[in-house]
Amino acid sequence: MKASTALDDMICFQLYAASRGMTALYRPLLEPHHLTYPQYLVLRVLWHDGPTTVRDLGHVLALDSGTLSPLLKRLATLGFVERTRSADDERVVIVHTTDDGAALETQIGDLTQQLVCGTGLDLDELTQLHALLHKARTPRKDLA
Amino acid sequence: MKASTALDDMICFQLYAASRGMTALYRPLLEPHHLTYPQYLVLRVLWHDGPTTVRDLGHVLALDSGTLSPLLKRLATLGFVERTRSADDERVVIVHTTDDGAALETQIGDLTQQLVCGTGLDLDELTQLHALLHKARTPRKDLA
DNA sequence: CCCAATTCAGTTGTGCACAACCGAACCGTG
DNA sequence: CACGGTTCGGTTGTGCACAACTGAATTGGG
Repeated sequence: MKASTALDDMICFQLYAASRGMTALYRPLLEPHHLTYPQYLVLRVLWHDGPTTVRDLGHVLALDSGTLSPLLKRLATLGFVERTRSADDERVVIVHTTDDGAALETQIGDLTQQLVCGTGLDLDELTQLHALLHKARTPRKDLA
Repeated sequence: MKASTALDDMICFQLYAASRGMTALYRPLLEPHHLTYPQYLVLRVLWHDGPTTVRDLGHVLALDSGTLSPLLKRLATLGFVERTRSADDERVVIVHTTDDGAALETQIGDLTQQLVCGTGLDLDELTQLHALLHKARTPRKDLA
């Protein structure tokens, strides 16, 4: 549709468009549960790791408190998570799922099948893509 | 840092994080020109294709008018683009760069070198990544 | 013990994304 | 010409992202 002008920009644009496209694939699957894609990511961390501090959520998801604080407030309003102050350190807020939030894990089930199909890639290609993205993302830590 | 729970989500999260990481690499390079990354993408299209309708910008960038309208207004406020109604069809708005906007193309120069280094990938890997992203993104058209 | 530096979550302000909707301009057919 | 349907750009409302900042809690050095 559009001729390439420079490789770097094509890569970055593809990454940018692919990311939005992927969340667009999730949207209709998450909407019935009133979840957005970033909210779903937070829940995945909580399902996998159990109660987690806001700080650790930020590290795992590479998001800062300016993004997470209102997002967690919305998840709390939905009744999927609760926030409690740590007894050890009053600055720390520990986020944990409610019963409803935990129940979502089984209700949502495996979006895997539907989404892998949505990408049009086979498993080998997905594995390759994963490796490249991981490698591309790793060196960022040195800059942060 | 965090064990994988399912391939699909890791792919989607990697894509999501890599996209944000990439725009973070652009940010300090574009900030001196008061540009954001999406604004830079719009300018690239205009530099490459010349005067373009809002509709065509939306098709090329996969963005709708709800995103482009205010973005173009900000680019116009910065003095980099102007909008004119088409004489043939009064509904159509044609976007074109001003002299300042056109001059930016040479001022910004090649971000290529700096950014390819920022990714930590070599050229082969970038080419491979580009191909996978393109393939993953193509089938979306059927769904839209 | 005291205080300067640091850590932590939260708030504010700006700018995307995107759904839903709007009104003007065009188009086709009768 | 009239009019139903479509196309186009724009607006509104919600929810991320992120920089910059705030203030409370903690920590370490003197």
